[in-house]
Amino acid sequence: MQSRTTAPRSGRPRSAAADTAILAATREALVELGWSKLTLGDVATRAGVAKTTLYRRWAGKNELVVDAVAVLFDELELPDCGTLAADVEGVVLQFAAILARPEARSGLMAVVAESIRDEALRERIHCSIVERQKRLVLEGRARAQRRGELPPETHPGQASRTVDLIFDMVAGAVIHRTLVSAQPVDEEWVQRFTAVLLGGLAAAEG
Amino acid sequence: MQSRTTAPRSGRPRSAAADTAILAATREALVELGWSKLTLGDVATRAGVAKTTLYRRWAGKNELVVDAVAVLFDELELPDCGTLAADVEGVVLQFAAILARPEARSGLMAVVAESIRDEALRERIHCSIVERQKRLVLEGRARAQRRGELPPETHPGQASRTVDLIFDMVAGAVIHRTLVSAQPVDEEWVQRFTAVLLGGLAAAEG
DNA sequence: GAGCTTTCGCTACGACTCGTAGCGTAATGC
DNA sequence: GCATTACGCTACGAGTCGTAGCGAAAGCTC
Repeated sequence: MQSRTTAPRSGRPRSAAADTAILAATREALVELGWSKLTLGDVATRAGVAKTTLYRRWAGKNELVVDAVAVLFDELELPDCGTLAADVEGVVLQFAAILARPEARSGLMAVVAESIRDEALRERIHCSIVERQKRLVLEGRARAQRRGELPPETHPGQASRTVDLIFDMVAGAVIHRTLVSAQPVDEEWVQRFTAVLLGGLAAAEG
Repeated sequence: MQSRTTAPRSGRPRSAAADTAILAATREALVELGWSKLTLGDVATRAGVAKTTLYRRWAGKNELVVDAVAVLFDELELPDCGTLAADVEGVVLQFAAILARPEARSGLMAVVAESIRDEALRERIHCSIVERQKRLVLEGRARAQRRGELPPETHPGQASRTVDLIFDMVAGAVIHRTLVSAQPVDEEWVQRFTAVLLGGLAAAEG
C-alpha cells in the first residue's frame, strides 16, 4: 500500500479493517459517481472513518484510486489451455472481464491520465498494475517455448523488446476496444485478434 | 463545435476570434497545468475573455478540452509511400507525434476517462477524433486493394469487423506504448509493430 | 440613422470541495 | 503506568464551480 516498508514499533497500530473498508468504499463510489465526482469526504463517510484518517494514509485521490483498482487485477492468472493460442485467448478474456467492471473503467483511465504529469504516480501504477500483467506475457512465452511453439531466445535484448511490443499490442488493443470503441470483447473478437497477433509473430520471427 | 446547426439570424454574432483564442488558451493551460489543475476561470483569463463567455459556448471542462484537442488531429493524413507497410508506418509515426505533444497527452486520456460515464461526451469524441482516425484505415485498405496488396472485399460485414480490429490494434498499441509504458514510438518499434500486424493479417486472411 | 436582437465583459454570489490544524480519546508496546 | 501512535470529530481559510444580473457593444433590418 502506501508505506509498507516502514514498520512502526510502538503506539496504536493502524486498523487493517479500515484499509479494506476504505478501498471497498472507493470502488463503490467509483461505480456510483465516477472519477470526477468522487470526493474523499464521501469515501470517508461510506467507509465509516474520518476524513483525516484518509489523508493520513494516502496522499490524495490519485494514490487512493490506484490502490483500490489494483486489487481487481489480483485475479489475473495464466490458464494452461494446452496451446499458446488458447492461453492468449484466456488471458485476453480475463483482462477484458476486469475492464468490463465499472469501477475499473472509471478509475483506470483517469489515474493513467493523471500519471502523465506525476512520475511517482506512474511508478505506483507500474508496480501495482502494469508489472503484474507483464508477468503473464513472460510466463506465457516461457511456457510456449517449453512446448516448442516458440523458438528459444536469440538475443536477450531483442527478446525483451519483443515482450514489450506484445504487451503493448495486447493490453492496448483490449483497452482501446473496451474504453474508446466501447464495444464488447467477445469470443469472436478475441479469436480474430489472437490469430492476427500470433500469425504476425510467427511471420516476423521466422 | 458546440451548436453549428442552429444559425441565429439577427443580433451580434459570436466572435470567431474568441473561439480560437479560447481553444489555444486551453491547450496552453493543458501543457502548463495538466487536466486536473486546469480551471475554466484560468482559461478565460489566458484567452482574454470573461468566464461567462466560456460557459455560454461550452457545457463544461470536458467538452472544451475535446474541442481543443481535436484540432491537433487535423494534420493526420495518409501518406502515399508506395507500399502498404510504408503507409502504415507513416501513419503510426504521425499518430505518435501527436501523442507526444503534452497538450494531447494530458487531455486525451482524461476526456476518454470522463466519456465512460457520459454518453454525449463519448459521441463527441467519436465524431471529432476517433472517426477521423478510422477514416485513414479505410483509405489505406482501399489503396492497398488497388495496388493488389490486399484481396478485395469478401463479405461486407466481415470486412467492417476487420477494420474495427485493425483500428483497435493500431491506435491501442500506440496509445499504450506512449501513455502507459511511457516509452518512445521510434522507427524501430514502428517497423516491428507493422511487421507483426501485416504479417498477422496476411496469415489470417490467406 | 432608429430599433431590435444577441453577445460580451464585469461583478457578485451561494454552494461545494479541498487539505490542514487542533483537540480529546482509544489502543498498543515497554 | 507511561510514552507513542492512531483515531474521530470539529472548524477553518482557500479555491473552484456555475449562475444571475447589469450595462455596453456589435451586428442585422427597415
